[in-house]
Amino acid sequence: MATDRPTSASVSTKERPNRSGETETAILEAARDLLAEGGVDALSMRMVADRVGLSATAIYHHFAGKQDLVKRVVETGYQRFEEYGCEVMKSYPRGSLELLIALGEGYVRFAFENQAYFRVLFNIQRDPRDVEELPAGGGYHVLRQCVLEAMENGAIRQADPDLVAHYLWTNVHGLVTLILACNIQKCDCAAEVTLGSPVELYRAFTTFLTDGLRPPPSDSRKTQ
Amino acid sequence: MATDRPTSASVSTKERPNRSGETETAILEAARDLLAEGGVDALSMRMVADRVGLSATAIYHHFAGKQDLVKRVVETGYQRFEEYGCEVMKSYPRGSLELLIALGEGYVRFAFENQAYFRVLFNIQRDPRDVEELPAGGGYHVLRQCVLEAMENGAIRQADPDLVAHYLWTNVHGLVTLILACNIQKCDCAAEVTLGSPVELYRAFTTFLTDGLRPPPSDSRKTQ
DNA sequence: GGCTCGTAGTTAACGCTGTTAAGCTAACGC
DNA sequence: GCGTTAGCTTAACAGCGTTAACTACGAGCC
Repeated sequence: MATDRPTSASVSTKERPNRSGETETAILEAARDLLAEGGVDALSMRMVADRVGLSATAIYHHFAGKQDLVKRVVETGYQRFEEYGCEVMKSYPRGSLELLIALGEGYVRFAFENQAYFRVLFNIQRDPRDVEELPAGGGYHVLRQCVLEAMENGAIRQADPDLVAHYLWTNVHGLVTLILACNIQKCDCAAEVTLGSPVELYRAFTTFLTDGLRPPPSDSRKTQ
Repeated sequence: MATDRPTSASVSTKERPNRSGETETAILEAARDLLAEGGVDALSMRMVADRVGLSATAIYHHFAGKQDLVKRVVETGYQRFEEYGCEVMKSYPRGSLELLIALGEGYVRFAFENQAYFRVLFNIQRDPRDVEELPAGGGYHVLRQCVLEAMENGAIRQADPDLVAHYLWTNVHGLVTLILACNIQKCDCAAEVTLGSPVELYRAFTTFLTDGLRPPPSDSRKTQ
């Protein structure tokens, strides 16, 4: 079985059969693939080991346990997430409301293009002890900065920037988790209407986000 | 072991040692407790069986499997959720914006008072095949009806009622899942500010919900 | 009464899981 | 050359969901 390992082969040269770093990344990649294929339940130590060509226990020489392995995989996924956000920021003027909206759309888009990562990243079943080591770290600060600039620019109302940032975050996060959880855009509970793709749904929300639910002044009905 | 069963005791009377319904509810109650205590991972067939005083395999005479058992437990939890919503509806005038806000607050409150149920109810890892049998069924229709009435009453802007209902839903759902997932109201990523309890956070959001993020006319800065 | 049938439970077992312990081998430092 | 360590192995443990085969018992029927 060990002879199946691609990197060990029959190299009798000076180089070690497999430098630690190589095995580690091989494990991470196998774990990432399994995670993307079938979620965190599909990721078992033995399956990962099989793909890499090692015994399951070998993984414990590189990672503290399954939880640690998953965390490490997710960290790389989160980097992708941050890159995604940075990409969006290049396309819209700083301090604009449009940028805030676009960041939200990027969040939704990322979540659905990387569902497996997202599910694990924000796994609602997460161990409470991990709380402090969690996602959104860099991402949140970027969002908050954009909110601050938009506020200074007069693009959004004056308020606690953290409050606004959280508000924006909960909006997109709710959309994503709800769709992931029960496919709201096409289940019967969501009425007969088809509400379109997640991103389309988000776009349809933006009016409410920017102008609220209260009727505009022109909407001259009885004002309750 | 079987002699430990509270209901079997040494009743030699005509009545069966344990009517099917009794055992079933006993199993459901034990499962519910385990779920509430430690989430879905803490609920194992053997643990449930232990609590009821049966062997694990006995459960399979009453439920198709673990998934079925969990689903049945969650259904009862969801009933509680609906009752919660109905309670809120009694306290606010129909067709009012306040009722919509209050329904949201009820959602948040319920989620945190019944975290275990909520986590399972909206478990992001759910089997996709269960989609159609899922939550929010009655709850969504109630929400939609309230939105419709508020719209007719001129309390909120004219729009697709499903869109508005979903918007309101994603808002509260995002708040709940985000806090459950990474405790946003007190993690460092959420800046140094403490944003208060979930319900307080929701209340702080309501201005954005009703009036949007755009600055009010009085906010006379450069309007970008 | 005896027979059959269905219900509610049992034990044993299968294959899977994460994880630990003990041992082996090859390379490195001295 | 020797001791140490990294990297891996196999064996094993305890737990999991689930299945199969079996037992005990009450109800209905001839």
